[in-house]
Amino acid sequence: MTKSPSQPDTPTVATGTRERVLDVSARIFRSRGYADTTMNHIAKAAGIKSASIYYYFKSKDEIVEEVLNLGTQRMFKAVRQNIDNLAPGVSFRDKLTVALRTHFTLLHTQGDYTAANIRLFPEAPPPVVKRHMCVRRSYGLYWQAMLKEGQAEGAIADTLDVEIVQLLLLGTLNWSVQWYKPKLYDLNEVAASGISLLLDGLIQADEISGNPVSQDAKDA
Amino acid sequence: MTKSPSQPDTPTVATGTRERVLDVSARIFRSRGYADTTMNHIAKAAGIKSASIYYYFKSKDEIVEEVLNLGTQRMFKAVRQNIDNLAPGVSFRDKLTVALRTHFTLLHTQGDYTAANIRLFPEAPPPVVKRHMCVRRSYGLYWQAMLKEGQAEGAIADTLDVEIVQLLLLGTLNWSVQWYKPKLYDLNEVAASGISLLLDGLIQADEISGNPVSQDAKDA
DNA sequence: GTCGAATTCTAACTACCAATAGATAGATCA
DNA sequence: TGATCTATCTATTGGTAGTTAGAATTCGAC
Repeated sequence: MTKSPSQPDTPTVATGTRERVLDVSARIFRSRGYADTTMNHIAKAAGIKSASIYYYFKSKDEIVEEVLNLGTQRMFKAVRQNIDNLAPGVSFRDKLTVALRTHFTLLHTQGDYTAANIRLFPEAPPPVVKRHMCVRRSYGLYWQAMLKEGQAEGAIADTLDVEIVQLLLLGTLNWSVQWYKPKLYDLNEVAASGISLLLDGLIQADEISGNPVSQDAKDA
Repeated sequence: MTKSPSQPDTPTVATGTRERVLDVSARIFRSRGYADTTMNHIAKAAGIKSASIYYYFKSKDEIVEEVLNLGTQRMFKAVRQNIDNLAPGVSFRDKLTVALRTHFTLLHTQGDYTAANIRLFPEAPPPVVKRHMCVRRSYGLYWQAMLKEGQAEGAIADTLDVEIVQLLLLGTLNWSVQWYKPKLYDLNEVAASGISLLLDGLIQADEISGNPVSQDAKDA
């Protein structure tokens, strides 16, 4: 009674309802957050009564956890795929550019799971987040491995802690879900600005009136 | 009975209780978020009963709003103060460095209001956030004015949209409240890495094996 | 057509939360 | 000394949330 028998771990055709509940949950969680999303909101949007949701999910938290996991997994898959499709000799710089752009674009265009994931992460109950962490960690480690490649090539300073850099990089992009509105800004302009900022920095290198390099930039 | 007569709009000396309620609220909101913080949590931490809170605040949302406003105002004040204290001829680069470092440091060391502000912003009820927006906007405009100075000096590209840059810059720092843990990372290292990343970029400029500049970095 | 499983519903329960009402003890003041 | 004010309490209200139990319905297979 708890689980439909013909259900492998990859989402199959099977039950349209379960997937529909997940989809509307992601959409509502994305805009209302965890606490302000009720089972009734989800049920109404899915066209059923709230009690019926318990036929597919044990609890509200089980839905949240699945939305969280799907969000990270889809992001991971898309980034890895775009990286793997690159030509063999491509520069580290271009590789990183593709990774950043994929992550950013997916946040704002591809369904609600990725954006919901960003919003739910700090709001979801600690036990749920704790279980979700292993999925997140593998995505983070993928980025850190990429950054280490860059260090090996000499493209980025090998004095940097790749974990901190990874958190800073993705943080810049992730935070955009809090302010980016399609009506107000152009997605490509924001993406280009963000990537340019992260790769080359805000300060123009070819400056004439020289100031001595401050101590902040050169001791890490 | 609804309002104490001797209470002007600026918080007077009077009760230490009101301030204590605000302080513990900031602390609890910071860690539990908006919805999972109850009046009982706050009351217990303040050493009173939950009903007593209503002697000082009309509602839970009034507390949230004040915590939000105080968070932004303290941040604004500290940044402006540190900027104003700089020597007159200091370079734009160093100015920006001070601003970034002040913002980042305050997030993680100075009380709970600034960090709570970051967390509450997406979680608080829309009417509260809407009222808080005017305080936030003035802080954002302050940064944008500073960035425009940098453009006038030629320190940063004048093709950039200062609003987008401001959101990206502060976003990188603000996001750190989600992952920075004093036990795990060194505050100064993280600050230095973040500032270096934002000012000079991740990719090392003095590279030998030249790759052609990708189109992403140079069209914004 | 009937049977049984899959699916959805109705109705209720429990728990908890924000907010209110009204009382009380001590301080201040006239 | 009596009256008012301050600051807190106890007790309660109204509402809503997640969840459960069990009845009703749909639907594919025989």
